[in-house]
Amino acid sequence: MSVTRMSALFGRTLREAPADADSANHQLLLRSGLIVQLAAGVYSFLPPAWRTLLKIEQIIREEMEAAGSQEMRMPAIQPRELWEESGRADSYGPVLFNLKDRRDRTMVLAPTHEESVTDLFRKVVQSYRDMPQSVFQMQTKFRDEPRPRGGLVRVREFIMKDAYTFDVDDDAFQLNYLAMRQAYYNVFERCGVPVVAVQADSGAIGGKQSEEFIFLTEIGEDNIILCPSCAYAANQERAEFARGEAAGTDGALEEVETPGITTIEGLAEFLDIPAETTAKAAFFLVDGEPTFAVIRGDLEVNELKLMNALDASEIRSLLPEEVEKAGWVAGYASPISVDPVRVVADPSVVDAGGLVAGANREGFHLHNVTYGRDWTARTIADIGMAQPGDSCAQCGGDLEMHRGIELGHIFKLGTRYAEPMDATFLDSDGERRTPIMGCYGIGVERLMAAVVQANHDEQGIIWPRSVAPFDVHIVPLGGSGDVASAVSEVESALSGKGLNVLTDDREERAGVKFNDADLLGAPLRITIGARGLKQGQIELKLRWDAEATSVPLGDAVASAEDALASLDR
RNA sequence: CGGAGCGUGGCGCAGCUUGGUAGCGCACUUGACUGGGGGUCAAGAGGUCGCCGGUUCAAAUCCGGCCGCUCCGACCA
Repeated sequence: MSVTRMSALFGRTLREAPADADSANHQLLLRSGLIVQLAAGVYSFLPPAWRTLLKIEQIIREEMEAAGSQEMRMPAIQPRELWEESGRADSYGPVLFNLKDRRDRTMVLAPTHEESVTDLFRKVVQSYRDMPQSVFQMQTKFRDEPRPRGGLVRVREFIMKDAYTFDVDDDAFQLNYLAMRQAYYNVFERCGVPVVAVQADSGAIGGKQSEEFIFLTEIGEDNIILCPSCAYAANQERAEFARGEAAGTDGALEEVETPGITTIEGLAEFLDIPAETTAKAAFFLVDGEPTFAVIRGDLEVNELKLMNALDASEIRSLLPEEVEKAGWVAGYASPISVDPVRVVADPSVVDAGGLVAGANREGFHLHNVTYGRDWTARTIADIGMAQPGDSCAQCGGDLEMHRGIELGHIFKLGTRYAEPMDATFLDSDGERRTPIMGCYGIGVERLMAAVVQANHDEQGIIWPRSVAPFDVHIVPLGGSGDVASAVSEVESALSGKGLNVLTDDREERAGVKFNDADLLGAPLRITIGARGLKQGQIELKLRWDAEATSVPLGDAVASAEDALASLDR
């Protein structure tokens, strides 16, 4: 394919990583001279990095096409009205980069393209005969993230592969969805990154169900709940878990003095009872409404679940003065005598029998507080936060929690966009119907970061063959004419075989060249030195291997191809 | 947005407490020696000390404001 000379390569390696870099992949990407930061969450990609990104894109492209999707391109600049039409101008609000054109019209830089693809659909598709449809693009997205972090993991400008499907009904949709799902597994496999698909919250994209493709790594920013006994896997945002046996008591309400006891922990100790036999109250402002959430004392409220249970879009903790204004006594709050309209109860307190709860009066609690008899809630919903050690809702196994990076996310959108934007088609029975949509995203640079994170050692990157910027890194040693001609011969032969070659033609010492070769991480290193050449030998070393092997100069190309082929297994 | 920290040459850092010629390592340039895992010696180039204002005879250093970047949290496909 090509030969690149290190002396001419745009970019330089660094011995020390910039202090800003925390994770291994971020440090290595910076040290190897692949990326350079311009602003918070905004990076340049130098030639080798760009080559890897193109390779990743090509893998994605091939898998998307295999799944029956067609590549296309939509604009990054969009009129804000489009977002008002779908109702996301506000909900997506702060993340949108806004700008004005010369006529003072407000435009946005697109953070995602559900709106524009839905608009396209309604302009292009009229009939069920035109369905199903599946399209995708690789395109730069802009998101003014509240906090960019982790190098390429969370940035404000990035390439996303986003795909969209349109189907006549749920059954048809399922086919598209499963094809995409398989394509995602294929993409990550081919890029050398292990992933697990987990149930997820669909967040600002909306829709009914979604799955994230997670690369498990301690540097990840998502908490993933996994069951080692069965296949259950979910983002902690929505993970379910078993509540265990009801532990409550029977009996009449009975007040008990609990001076200064305002925490569940303190209460359990003071009364010498397990936290499982208490009820905890937590106060939130949900879409502007003060909300009283009740859950078993040993559990925590999952705010996202609570928000979803109320079909709301905003939630935060209630401020102390707001708690007081609502007439609730922090530390001693009781669901008794609270307007049930305000109350959301977790199943853990509904089925539990009598629990110890606040008396709604400073310094007192109540025994035997029983749902149904003493209080009720308008909404009963799973609002509990799954924690490691909880029991799996499917099989009872002990749940584990791991950190992970979300590399891809696939959504069942239903009619979330088509309906408000009035996108319809005429079905075979002459009825006008709304298409069932799906959308499917992959963060391309984030995937590159994951590739490095999953494939490196102390010395540097170890690129999987499939996405390596260079297949072969040639290290000439010694300045003799023999070395130069052997290098020239080998590099052009390899290049003629379709390989990308990087030759370190700099006047550096061997140690420098070897260290840079390890850092840059080409799968195969070929050392051509004056010493070996006297015996007609050159050396081959796979980046994964500790030792090099000598082969005759004449066998260089064949041996190199064999060595590289061995990586593909 | 709340909390913490940092901004001094390309990278990593010291100097700031106690104001007085801006330093060290790496990298870079030239030369010599060296030559298979970041070598040695010599001579160099390179800095509005983030920005603006104030105090002072004098500010990298003290004071005020602002900007930028990182981390934790909130938030977020």
